[in-house]
Amino acid sequence: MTKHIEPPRKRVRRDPETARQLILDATEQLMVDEGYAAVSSRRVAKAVGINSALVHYYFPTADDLFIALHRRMTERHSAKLADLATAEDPLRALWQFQTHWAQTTLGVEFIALANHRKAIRAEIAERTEQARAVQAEALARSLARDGPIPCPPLGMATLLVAISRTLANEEAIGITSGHAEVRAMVEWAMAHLPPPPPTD
Amino acid sequence: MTKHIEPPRKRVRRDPETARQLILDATEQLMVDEGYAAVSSRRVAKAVGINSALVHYYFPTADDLFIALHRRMTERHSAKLADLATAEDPLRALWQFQTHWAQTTLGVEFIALANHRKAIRAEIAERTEQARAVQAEALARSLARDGPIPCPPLGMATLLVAISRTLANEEAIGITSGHAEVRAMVEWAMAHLPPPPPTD
DNA sequence: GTCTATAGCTGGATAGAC
DNA sequence: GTCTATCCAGCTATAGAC
Repeated sequence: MTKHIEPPRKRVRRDPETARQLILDATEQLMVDEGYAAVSSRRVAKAVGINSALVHYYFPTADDLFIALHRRMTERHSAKLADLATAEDPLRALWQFQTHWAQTTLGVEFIALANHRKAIRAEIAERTEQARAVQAEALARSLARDGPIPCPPLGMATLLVAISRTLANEEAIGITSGHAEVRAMVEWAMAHLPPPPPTD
Repeated sequence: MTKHIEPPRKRVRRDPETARQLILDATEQLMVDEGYAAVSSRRVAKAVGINSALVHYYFPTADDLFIALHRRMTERHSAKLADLATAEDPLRALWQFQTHWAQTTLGVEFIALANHRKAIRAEIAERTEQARAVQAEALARSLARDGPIPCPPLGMATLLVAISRTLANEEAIGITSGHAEVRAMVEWAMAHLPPPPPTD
Protein backbone atom coordinates (compact mmCIF):
# COMPACT_ATOMS: atom_id res chain seq x y z
CA MET A 1 0.00 0.00 0.00
CA THR A 2 1.65 3.24 -1.12
CA LYS A 3 1.17 6.26 1.05
CA HIS A 4 -1.08 8.84 -0.53
CA ILE A 5 0.49 12.29 -0.49
CA GLU A 6 -1.98 15.03 0.36
CA PRO A 7 -1.67 18.29 -1.53
CA PRO A 8 -1.13 21.21 0.88
CA ARG A 9 -4.42 22.63 2.08
CA LYS A 10 -5.37 26.20 1.19
CA ARG A 11 -4.96 28.63 4.04
CA VAL A 12 -8.29 30.37 4.50
CA ARG A 13 -8.29 33.26 6.89
CA ARG A 14 -11.45 33.30 8.97
CA ASP A 15 -12.94 35.50 11.63
CA PRO A 16 -11.73 33.93 14.91
CA GLU A 17 -15.18 33.97 16.45
CA THR A 18 -16.57 32.13 13.45
CA ALA A 19 -13.89 29.50 13.71
CA ARG A 20 -14.61 29.05 17.39
CA GLN A 21 -18.30 28.52 16.76
CA LEU A 22 -17.64 26.04 13.99
CA ILE A 23 -15.41 24.05 16.30
CA LEU A 24 -18.06 24.09 19.03
CA ASP A 25 -20.73 23.00 16.54
CA ALA A 26 -18.66 20.02 15.45
CA THR A 27 -17.86 19.10 19.04
CA GLU A 28 -21.52 19.16 20.00
CA GLN A 29 -22.42 16.97 17.05
CA LEU A 30 -19.71 14.47 17.92
CA MET A 31 -20.76 14.28 21.55
CA VAL A 32 -24.36 13.64 20.64
CA ASP A 33 -23.56 11.05 17.98
CA GLU A 34 -20.71 9.16 19.58
CA GLY A 35 -20.12 10.47 23.09
CA TYR A 36 -17.56 12.77 24.62
CA ALA A 37 -14.82 10.18 24.26
CA ALA A 38 -15.10 10.47 20.50
CA VAL A 39 -14.14 14.13 20.69
CA SER A 40 -10.56 14.49 19.55
CA SER A 41 -8.80 17.39 17.93
CA ARG A 42 -8.44 15.35 14.77
CA ARG A 43 -12.06 14.37 14.43
CA VAL A 44 -13.33 17.82 15.25
CA ALA A 45 -10.91 19.31 12.75
CA LYS A 46 -11.98 16.89 10.08
CA ALA A 47 -15.64 17.72 10.59
CA VAL A 48 -14.96 21.44 10.35
CA GLY A 49 -12.53 21.07 7.48
CA ILE A 50 -9.53 22.51 9.27
CA ASN A 51 -6.29 21.25 10.71
CA SER A 52 -6.15 19.58 14.08
CA ALA A 53 -3.47 21.90 15.39
CA LEU A 54 -5.91 24.75 14.91
CA VAL A 55 -8.31 23.17 17.38
CA HIS A 56 -5.53 23.21 19.95
CA TYR A 57 -4.86 26.81 19.08
CA TYR A 58 -8.40 27.82 20.07
CA PHE A 59 -8.87 25.29 22.85
CA PRO A 60 -5.52 24.17 24.24
CA THR A 61 -6.89 21.15 26.08
CA ALA A 62 -9.95 18.97 25.76
CA ASP A 63 -11.33 20.36 29.02
CA ASP A 64 -11.21 23.89 27.63
CA LEU A 65 -13.28 22.72 24.71
CA PHE A 66 -15.85 20.92 26.83
CA ILE A 67 -16.23 23.82 29.22
CA ALA A 68 -16.70 26.28 26.38
CA LEU A 69 -19.37 24.09 24.86
CA HIS A 70 -21.17 23.64 28.16
CA ARG A 71 -21.13 27.38 28.65
CA ARG A 72 -22.64 27.98 25.24
CA MET A 73 -25.28 25.34 25.87
CA THR A 74 -26.37 26.76 29.22
CA GLU A 75 -26.38 30.30 27.88
CA ARG A 76 -28.78 29.29 25.14
CA HIS A 77 -30.86 27.38 27.66
CA SER A 78 -31.00 30.33 30.04
CA ALA A 79 -32.16 32.61 27.26
CA LYS A 80 -35.19 30.41 26.74
CA LEU A 81 -35.81 30.04 30.46
CA ALA A 82 -36.01 33.79 30.75
CA ASP A 83 -39.22 33.68 28.72
CA LEU A 84 -40.86 31.46 31.32
CA ALA A 85 -40.82 34.21 33.89
CA THR A 86 -43.40 36.12 31.90
CA ALA A 87 -45.53 33.14 30.90
CA GLU A 88 -49.14 33.05 31.94
CA ASP A 89 -48.67 29.79 33.86
CA PRO A 90 -44.95 29.40 34.65
CA LEU A 91 -45.37 25.97 36.22
CA ARG A 92 -46.91 24.46 33.09
CA ALA A 93 -44.52 26.40 30.91
CA LEU A 94 -41.51 24.93 32.70
CA TRP A 95 -42.93 21.44 32.52
CA GLN A 96 -43.73 21.75 28.81
CA PHE A 97 -40.37 23.28 28.05
CA GLN A 98 -38.29 20.69 29.87
CA THR A 99 -40.34 17.83 28.54
CA HIS A 100 -39.75 18.85 24.96
CA TRP A 101 -36.23 20.12 25.28
CA ALA A 102 -34.07 18.07 22.97
CA GLN A 103 -30.70 18.23 24.69
CA THR A 104 -31.12 14.90 26.44
CA THR A 105 -28.09 13.12 25.12
CA LEU A 106 -25.81 16.10 25.48
CA GLY A 107 -26.93 16.54 29.07
CA VAL A 108 -26.09 12.94 29.94
CA GLU A 109 -22.67 13.30 28.37
CA PHE A 110 -21.90 16.29 30.53
CA ILE A 111 -23.01 14.52 33.69
CA ALA A 112 -20.76 11.59 32.82
CA LEU A 113 -17.96 14.02 32.10
CA ALA A 114 -18.54 15.75 35.43
CA ASN A 115 -18.27 12.42 37.20
CA HIS A 116 -14.77 11.95 35.89
CA ARG A 117 -13.18 15.39 35.58
CA LYS A 118 -12.88 17.74 38.48
CA ALA A 119 -12.61 20.99 36.52
CA ILE A 120 -15.74 20.21 34.54
CA ARG A 121 -17.61 19.13 37.63
CA ALA A 122 -17.17 22.54 39.23
CA GLU A 123 -18.32 24.33 36.11
CA ILE A 124 -21.42 22.21 35.69
CA ALA A 125 -22.44 22.32 39.32
CA GLU A 126 -22.20 26.08 39.38
CA ARG A 127 -24.17 26.66 36.19
CA THR A 128 -26.85 24.14 37.08
CA GLU A 129 -27.50 25.78 40.41
CA GLN A 130 -27.69 29.17 38.72
CA ALA A 131 -30.24 27.88 36.23
CA ARG A 132 -32.26 26.32 39.00
CA ALA A 133 -32.42 29.59 40.88
CA VAL A 134 -33.78 31.26 37.76
CA GLN A 135 -36.40 28.56 37.36
CA ALA A 136 -37.43 28.86 40.99
CA GLU A 137 -37.74 32.60 40.59
CA ALA A 138 -40.02 32.11 37.60
CA LEU A 139 -42.23 29.75 39.57
CA ALA A 140 -42.33 31.81 42.72
CA ARG A 141 -45.29 33.97 41.90
CA SER A 142 -47.50 31.10 40.74
CA LEU A 143 -47.20 29.04 43.89
CA ALA A 144 -48.96 29.37 47.19
CA ARG A 145 -46.47 30.31 49.82
CA ASP A 146 -48.09 28.82 52.89
CA GLY A 147 -50.72 26.40 51.75
CA PRO A 148 -51.35 23.00 53.32
CA ILE A 149 -49.17 21.38 50.65
CA PRO A 150 -45.47 22.15 50.90
CA CYS A 151 -44.44 23.45 47.49
CA PRO A 152 -41.53 25.86 47.76
CA PRO A 153 -40.54 27.18 44.32
CA LEU A 154 -37.04 25.74 44.53
CA GLY A 155 -38.39 22.31 45.35
CA MET A 156 -40.95 22.48 42.56
CA ALA A 157 -38.33 23.51 40.03
CA THR A 158 -36.04 20.69 41.11
CA LEU A 159 -38.86 18.18 41.02
CA LEU A 160 -40.14 19.15 37.60
CA VAL A 161 -36.71 19.10 36.05
CA ALA A 162 -35.88 15.75 37.65
CA ILE A 163 -39.01 14.12 36.32
CA SER A 164 -39.01 15.63 32.84
CA ARG A 165 -35.34 14.98 32.23
CA THR A 166 -35.58 11.39 33.37
CA LEU A 167 -38.51 10.74 31.08
CA ALA A 168 -36.61 12.31 28.19
CA ASN A 169 -33.46 10.34 28.95
CA GLU A 170 -35.37 7.11 29.10
CA GLU A 171 -37.36 7.72 25.97
CA ALA A 172 -34.14 8.38 24.09
CA ILE A 173 -33.07 4.80 24.71
CA GLY A 174 -36.47 3.22 24.22
CA ILE A 175 -37.83 2.94 27.75
CA THR A 176 -41.45 3.99 28.02
CA SER A 177 -43.13 1.96 30.74
CA GLY A 178 -44.79 4.11 33.37
CA HIS A 179 -44.32 7.31 31.40
CA ALA A 180 -47.94 7.86 30.52
CA GLU A 181 -48.88 7.31 34.16
CA VAL A 182 -46.31 9.82 35.35
CA ARG A 183 -47.50 12.46 32.90
CA ALA A 184 -51.05 11.96 34.09
CA MET A 185 -49.97 12.29 37.72
CA VAL A 186 -48.08 15.48 36.99
CA GLU A 187 -51.05 16.94 35.14
CA TRP A 188 -53.31 16.03 38.02
CA ALA A 189 -50.96 17.57 40.55
CA MET A 190 -50.62 20.81 38.62
CA ALA A 191 -54.38 21.10 38.42
CA HIS A 192 -54.83 20.54 42.17
CA LEU A 193 -52.17 22.79 43.63
CA PRO A 194 -53.44 25.44 46.00
CA PRO A 195 -54.08 28.69 44.14
CA PRO A 196 -51.33 31.30 44.12
CA PRO A 197 -51.58 34.33 46.36
CA PRO A 198 -53.25 37.36 44.76
CA THR A 199 -50.87 39.63 42.89
CA ASP A 200 -50.00 42.79 44.75
CA MET B 1 16.15 4.93 26.99
CA THR B 2 16.72 1.20 26.70
CA LYS B 3 13.70 -1.00 26.41
CA HIS B 4 13.04 -2.96 29.56
CA ILE B 5 12.57 -6.63 28.83
CA GLU B 6 9.78 -8.20 30.85
CA PRO B 7 10.37 -11.66 32.24
CA PRO B 8 7.71 -14.09 30.97
CA ARG B 9 4.68 -14.14 33.22
CA LYS B 10 3.75 -17.28 35.07
CA ARG B 11 0.84 -19.13 33.55
CA VAL B 12 -1.71 -19.56 36.31
CA ARG B 13 -4.60 -21.79 35.50
CA ARG B 14 -7.81 -20.39 36.96
CA ASP B 15 -11.39 -21.43 37.11
CA PRO B 16 -12.99 -19.76 34.05
CA GLU B 17 -15.87 -18.35 36.06
CA THR B 18 -13.43 -16.77 38.51
CA ALA B 19 -11.53 -15.15 35.69
CA ARG B 20 -14.74 -13.79 34.23
CA GLN B 21 -15.76 -12.24 37.53
CA LEU B 22 -12.35 -10.68 38.03
CA ILE B 23 -12.56 -9.11 34.59
CA LEU B 24 -16.02 -7.77 35.32
CA ASP B 25 -14.86 -6.35 38.65
CA ALA B 26 -12.03 -4.49 37.00
CA THR B 27 -14.29 -3.21 34.25
CA GLU B 28 -16.79 -1.89 36.75
CA GLN B 29 -14.07 -0.12 38.67
CA LEU B 30 -12.70 1.48 35.52
CA MET B 31 -16.12 2.67 34.39
CA VAL B 32 -16.82 4.27 37.74
CA ASP B 33 -13.42 5.91 38.02
CA GLU B 34 -12.80 7.04 34.47
CA GLY B 35 -15.83 6.27 32.34
CA TYR B 36 -16.66 3.58 29.83
CA ALA B 37 -14.25 5.03 27.30
CA ALA B 38 -11.38 4.14 29.60
CA VAL B 39 -12.28 0.47 29.38
CA SER B 40 -9.78 -1.24 27.14
CA SER B 41 -8.62 -4.81 27.08
CA ARG B 42 -5.16 -3.65 28.08
CA ARG B 43 -6.24 -1.60 31.06
CA VAL B 44 -8.66 -4.22 32.31
CA ALA B 45 -5.97 -6.86 31.95
CA LYS B 46 -3.47 -4.76 33.85
CA ALA B 47 -5.89 -4.25 36.73
CA VAL B 48 -6.61 -7.96 36.96
CA GLY B 49 -3.01 -8.96 36.46
CA ILE B 50 -3.56 -10.95 33.29
CA ASN B 51 -2.79 -10.55 29.64
CA SER B 52 -4.93 -8.41 27.37
CA ALA B 53 -5.49 -11.19 24.88
CA LEU B 54 -7.22 -13.10 27.65
CA VAL B 55 -9.82 -10.40 27.99
CA HIS B 56 -10.62 -10.84 24.31
CA TYR B 57 -10.81 -14.56 24.87
CA TYR B 58 -13.61 -14.17 27.44
CA PHE B 59 -15.27 -11.13 25.88
CA PRO B 60 -14.47 -10.92 22.18
CA THR B 61 -15.65 -7.33 21.79
CA ALA B 62 -16.15 -4.39 24.10
CA ASP B 63 -19.91 -4.64 23.73
CA ASP B 64 -19.86 -8.19 25.02
CA LEU B 65 -18.03 -7.00 28.07
CA PHE B 66 -20.39 -4.10 28.74
CA ILE B 67 -23.48 -6.21 28.29
CA ALA B 68 -22.18 -8.88 30.65
CA LEU B 69 -21.43 -6.26 33.27
CA HIS B 70 -24.82 -4.64 32.90
CA ARG B 71 -26.44 -8.01 33.28
CA ARG B 72 -24.54 -8.72 36.46
CA MET B 73 -25.40 -5.29 37.84
CA THR B 74 -29.12 -5.63 37.20
CA GLU B 75 -29.20 -9.15 38.57
CA ARG B 76 -27.72 -7.95 41.83
CA HIS B 77 -30.11 -5.02 41.85
CA SER B 78 -33.11 -7.26 41.26
CA ALA B 79 -32.09 -9.52 44.10
CA LYS B 80 -32.33 -6.58 46.48
CA LEU B 81 -35.55 -5.34 44.96
CA ALA B 82 -37.11 -8.69 45.66
CA ASP B 83 -36.87 -7.93 49.35
CA LEU B 84 -39.03 -4.85 48.91
CA ALA B 85 -42.04 -6.93 48.03
CA THR B 86 -42.22 -8.22 51.58
CA ALA B 87 -41.39 -4.95 53.32
CA GLU B 88 -43.87 -3.50 55.74
CA ASP B 89 -44.17 -0.27 53.73
CA PRO B 90 -42.99 -0.98 50.16
CA LEU B 91 -43.34 2.62 49.04
CA ARG B 92 -40.99 3.95 51.69
CA ALA B 93 -38.73 0.97 51.24
CA LEU B 94 -38.34 1.67 47.54
CA TRP B 95 -37.69 5.35 48.16
CA GLN B 96 -35.11 4.61 50.84
CA PHE B 97 -33.45 1.97 48.78
CA GLN B 98 -33.14 4.02 45.59
CA THR B 99 -32.04 7.08 47.48
CA HIS B 100 -29.15 5.27 49.08
CA TRP B 101 -28.22 3.01 46.24
CA ALA B 102 -24.66 3.80 45.29
CA GLN B 103 -24.60 2.86 41.61
CA THR B 104 -25.12 6.41 40.42
CA THR B 105 -22.04 6.81 38.31
CA LEU B 106 -22.28 3.38 36.79
CA GLY B 107 -25.90 4.00 35.88
CA VAL B 108 -25.05 7.22 34.06
CA GLU B 109 -22.30 5.47 32.15
CA PHE B 110 -24.71 2.86 30.91
CA ILE B 111 -27.24 5.45 29.80
CA ALA B 112 -24.53 7.26 27.88
CA LEU B 113 -23.44 3.96 26.40
CA ALA B 114 -27.02 3.16 25.42
CA ASN B 115 -27.27 6.49 23.64
CA HIS B 116 -24.42 5.54 21.36
CA ARG B 117 -24.57 1.78 20.83
CA LYS B 118 -27.60 0.05 19.47
CA ALA B 119 -26.92 -3.41 20.90
CA ILE B 120 -26.48 -2.05 24.39
CA ARG B 121 -29.53 0.15 24.10
CA ALA B 122 -31.76 -2.85 23.50
CA GLU B 123 -30.30 -4.73 26.45
CA ILE B 124 -30.68 -1.82 28.85
CA ALA B 125 -34.19 -0.92 27.78
CA GLU B 126 -35.37 -4.47 28.23
CA ARG B 127 -33.84 -4.95 31.67
CA THR B 128 -34.96 -1.58 32.94
CA GLU B 129 -38.55 -2.26 32.01
CA GLN B 130 -38.34 -5.65 33.70
CA ALA B 131 -37.04 -4.09 36.89
CA ARG B 132 -39.74 -1.47 36.81
CA ALA B 133 -42.44 -4.09 36.53
CA VAL B 134 -41.03 -5.79 39.62
CA GLN B 135 -41.03 -2.50 41.52
CA ALA B 136 -44.60 -1.76 40.49
CA GLU B 137 -45.61 -5.20 41.65
CA ALA B 138 -44.06 -4.56 45.04
CA LEU B 139 -45.92 -1.29 45.37
CA ALA B 140 -49.23 -2.57 44.15
CA ARG B 141 -50.62 -3.74 47.44
CA SER B 142 -49.73 -0.60 49.36
CA LEU B 143 -51.49 1.81 47.04
CA ALA B 144 -55.15 2.71 46.83
CA ARG B 145 -56.49 1.52 43.53
CA ASP B 146 -59.28 4.01 42.96
CA GLY B 147 -58.79 6.90 45.33
CA PRO B 148 -59.21 10.55 44.41
CA ILE B 149 -55.50 10.84 43.69
CA PRO B 150 -54.25 8.94 40.65
CA CYS B 151 -51.40 6.75 41.83
CA PRO B 152 -51.07 3.63 39.70
CA PRO B 153 -48.22 1.43 40.97
CA LEU B 154 -46.31 1.65 37.69
CA GLY B 155 -46.49 5.43 37.74
CA MET B 156 -45.41 5.59 41.38
CA ALA B 157 -42.46 3.31 40.74
CA THR B 158 -41.35 5.38 37.76
CA LEU B 159 -41.77 8.60 39.68
CA LEU B 160 -39.86 7.48 42.74
CA VAL B 161 -36.99 6.13 40.72
CA ALA B 162 -36.83 9.25 38.56
CA ILE B 163 -36.63 11.54 41.56
CA SER B 164 -34.27 9.51 43.69
CA ARG B 165 -31.86 8.79 40.85
CA THR B 166 -31.73 12.39 39.77
CA LEU B 167 -30.97 13.53 43.30
CA ALA B 168 -28.23 10.94 43.57
CA ASN B 169 -26.76 11.85 40.19
CA GLU B 170 -26.70 15.51 41.08
CA GLU B 171 -25.24 15.02 44.50
CA ALA B 172 -22.42 13.02 42.98
CA ILE B 173 -21.27 16.10 41.10
CA GLY B 174 -21.91 18.58 43.87
CA ILE B 175 -25.37 19.92 43.04
CA THR B 176 -27.61 20.20 46.09
CA SER B 177 -29.95 23.14 45.66
CA GLY B 178 -33.58 22.17 46.02
CA HIS B 179 -32.78 18.70 47.28
CA ALA B 180 -33.88 19.20 50.85
CA GLU B 181 -37.15 20.68 49.59
CA VAL B 182 -37.77 17.75 47.30
CA ARG B 183 -37.14 15.24 50.06
CA ALA B 184 -39.59 17.08 52.27
CA MET B 185 -42.20 17.09 49.53
CA VAL B 186 -41.78 13.38 48.93
CA GLU B 187 -42.09 12.66 52.63
CA TRP B 188 -45.21 14.77 52.82
CA ALA B 189 -46.73 13.05 49.82
CA MET B 190 -46.04 9.58 51.16
CA ALA B 191 -47.69 10.52 54.43
CA HIS B 192 -50.80 11.87 52.69
CA LEU B 193 -51.52 9.20 50.13
CA PRO B 194 -54.95 7.61 50.41
CA PRO B 195 -54.77 4.47 52.53
CA PRO B 196 -54.33 1.15 50.78
CA PRO B 197 -57.29 -1.16 50.35
CA PRO B 198 -57.74 -3.71 53.13
CA THR B 199 -55.84 -6.93 52.61
CA ASP B 200 -57.99 -9.83 51.46
C1' DG C 1 -4.57 32.33 11.78
C1' DT C 2 -3.47 28.28 9.61
C1' DC C 3 -0.77 24.72 8.10
C1' DT C 4 2.94 20.40 8.06
C1' DA C 5 5.50 17.23 10.58
C1' DT C 6 6.77 14.53 14.14
C1' DA C 7 7.52 12.38 18.91
C1' DG C 8 5.55 9.33 22.08
C1' DC C 9 1.74 7.04 23.64
C1' DT C 10 -2.44 3.88 23.81
C1' DG C 11 -5.51 0.82 21.72
C1' DG C 12 -8.19 -3.46 19.03
C1' DA C 13 -7.55 -7.60 17.25
C1' DT C 14 -5.40 -11.81 15.97
C1' DA C 15 -1.69 -15.61 15.12
C1' DG C 16 0.56 -18.84 17.28
C1' DA C 17 3.54 -20.83 21.19
C1' DC C 18 3.02 -23.25 25.60
C1' DG D 1 -6.55 -21.17 29.58
C1' DT D 2 -2.91 -18.16 29.23
C1' DC D 3 0.79 -15.90 27.29
C1' DT D 4 4.10 -13.24 23.63
C1' DA D 5 4.47 -10.73 19.64
C1' DT D 6 2.93 -7.96 16.14
C1' DC D 7 0.35 -4.95 12.72
C1' DC D 8 -1.97 -0.92 12.07
C1' DA D 9 -4.70 2.75 13.60
C1' DG D 10 -5.71 6.76 16.41
C1' DC D 11 -4.67 10.11 19.87
C1' DT D 12 -2.32 14.72 22.27
C1' DA D 13 0.70 18.17 22.13
C1' DT D 14 4.28 20.90 20.41
C1' DA D 15 7.74 23.06 17.09
C1' DG D 16 8.12 25.71 13.44
C1' DA D 17 7.08 27.25 8.45
C1' DC D 18 3.97 30.35 5.94
